[in-house]
Amino acid sequence: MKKNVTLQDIAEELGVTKVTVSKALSGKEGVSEDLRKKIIKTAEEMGYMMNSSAKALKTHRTGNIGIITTELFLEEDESFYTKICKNIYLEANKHMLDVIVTVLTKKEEKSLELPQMCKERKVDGILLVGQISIEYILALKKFEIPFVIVDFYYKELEVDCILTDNYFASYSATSYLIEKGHKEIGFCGNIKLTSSIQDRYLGYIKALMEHSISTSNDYLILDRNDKGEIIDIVLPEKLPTAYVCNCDRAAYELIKKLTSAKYSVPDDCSIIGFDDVQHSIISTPKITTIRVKTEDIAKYSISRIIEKITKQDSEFKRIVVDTEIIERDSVRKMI
Amino acid sequence: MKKNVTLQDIAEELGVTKVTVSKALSGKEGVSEDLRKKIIKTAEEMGYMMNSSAKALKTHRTGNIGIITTELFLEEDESFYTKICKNIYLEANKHMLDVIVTVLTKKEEKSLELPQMCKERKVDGILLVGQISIEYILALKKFEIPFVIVDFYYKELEVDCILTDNYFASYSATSYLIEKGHKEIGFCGNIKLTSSIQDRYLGYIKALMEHSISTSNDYLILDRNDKGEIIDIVLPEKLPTAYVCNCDRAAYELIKKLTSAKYSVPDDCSIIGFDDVQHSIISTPKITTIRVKTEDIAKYSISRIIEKITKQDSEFKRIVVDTEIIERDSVRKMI
DNA sequence: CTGAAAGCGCTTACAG
DNA sequence: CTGAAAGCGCTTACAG
Repeated sequence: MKKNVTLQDIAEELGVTKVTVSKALSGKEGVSEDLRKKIIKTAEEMGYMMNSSAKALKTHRTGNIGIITTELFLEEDESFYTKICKNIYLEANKHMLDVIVTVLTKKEEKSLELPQMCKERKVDGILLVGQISIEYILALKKFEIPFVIVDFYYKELEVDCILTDNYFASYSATSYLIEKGHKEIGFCGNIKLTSSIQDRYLGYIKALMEHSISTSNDYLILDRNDKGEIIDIVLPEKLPTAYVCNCDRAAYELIKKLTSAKYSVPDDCSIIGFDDVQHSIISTPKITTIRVKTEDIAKYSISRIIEKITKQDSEFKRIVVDTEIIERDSVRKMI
Repeated sequence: MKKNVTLQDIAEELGVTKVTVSKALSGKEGVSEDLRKKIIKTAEEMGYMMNSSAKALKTHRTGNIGIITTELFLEEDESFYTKICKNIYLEANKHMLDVIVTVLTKKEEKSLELPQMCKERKVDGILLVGQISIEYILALKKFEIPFVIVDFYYKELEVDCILTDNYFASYSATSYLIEKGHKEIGFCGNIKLTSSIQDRYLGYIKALMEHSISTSNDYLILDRNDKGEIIDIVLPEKLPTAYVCNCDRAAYELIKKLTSAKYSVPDDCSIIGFDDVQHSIISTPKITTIRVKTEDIAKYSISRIIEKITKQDSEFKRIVVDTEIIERDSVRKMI
């Protein structure tokens, strides 16, 4: 395979001009179909590869989009964000876009140092995946590059975001338990920790309210302390028949705790998790959980950033993504 | 911030020429220190951002490297490959390189369709992370783009690769158990499955041989069948005092099995895992395991690909990366 | 339908 | 130490 074949080379080979070759190869009009076919064939034979730098220089479009995420998200909640990123790569490719990913160190996030890919105009737009400080977002905003934030938001900021519907998902999960005949339902999670957990808690409350089910404070148990550190779960005196957990990890630990206290899951107590992460499959029994549609997150993220890039659309949008219940073995039907 | 500030703009502002500005900003010699400082300052004030496409067009270097991986690796063994990729991003950034990642669908892998980033010369070199078919590698080889394969190899291929020292790691793990006083040591894993598992098995055998410890076939147990599907582990009549497992997942399942058979880990049986993946932390007791130094994999991958890009180094190298034992709670010292 | 001209924003010799 | 010239490989009007 010869190296560095250019449009010019193909043109000379065929006795036409590079303008025609360019049109033919990029699918533009202004070339007869016969010529186009011949050009495409020759290009292939000569092993032509287009030089996207040259194209970018001329068109002011790199055909790349950037992902910015932080170390944290590739560690802790890893599988969730890994799934989102994977789906973003796939989705981007469908649109003939490539994606450059940068993981921000804590230091970079603190110093508001923008990644090289921004400063060198290597991307047309940016996806911020997972919570990043508001100051950083402000810094990026000044940069006048289109961007969309994924899986978080700041209400004081007018930026495009793609969100999970935590509130509705948790409401659905709780309703699902109620449909299964549960009337005493607890919640496991520390609502002081994040806005997502609050939303999940309030969705749970809504479902209870709707069915006039009262809740007791005993039924609210903690999986982590106010610093976010994992703690030993303390079971209440009287167990409810089911728990909605703020995440699969909490569900996993709760099941462990119940099991070691000689309770059986789901016979004595049903458990529903959140996130559909490894923990839910590894656990015995396997955990019924809420799956966030990461493919949809990816799809909306990409389509929104494309809109912003192409239309310079200045109004901002908040897109909410659906969830679904994955039924496994940790919930039982009450008689 | 004004958009599209170019070298020319800075030059005009300062009454010099863009050549001088270029030299000043790229740290080349041929500019007085005074002028350089003034240029850098003005560039900053004007909000200059270099256009890397223009640079790439001229220099034939994009400053990007590509990662090719498959859907599989972002799912199954997810945390391991996620860690490798994360460290690659970080390491690349240290060298002022950006990374474009592409995940290959099964279809693309089958059809030997090279990713867009290759065909459009968006990257200077490529890292193949996780096993990909030999045909695909051959296709890539024809392309004459520098590449390095990470965490696998084919002995029939002369390509650069970065490998885990499975053999030595498993040898160390087994020796560690022997030092702790264990004399009856089993292995959990299906050696028909992959070359890595074979290496791990043989490292285990070497340690036994070295200490003249005989092994019985009863002590070799399976976590998966020959198709790679997870199966119910069958414990031998007489339990050894310790098991070396081919991966953390196997260790996790084995502990579960032992626990439910009323054995205590590590009191009745010690367990050592492999990979230092979520399972090893989630398990009770936490699993002592072998950690592959993913930072080193990243470091060597990047430095090797840079060598290949810059020197057009045609000889190929096989680099082996160290491992370390992470001591947790699943191994006990024999008296 | 086809082509001649200009230009995107840099860097690289080379000349002064 | 500084600058004039050429060129990387495309695409975009515009002219024929």
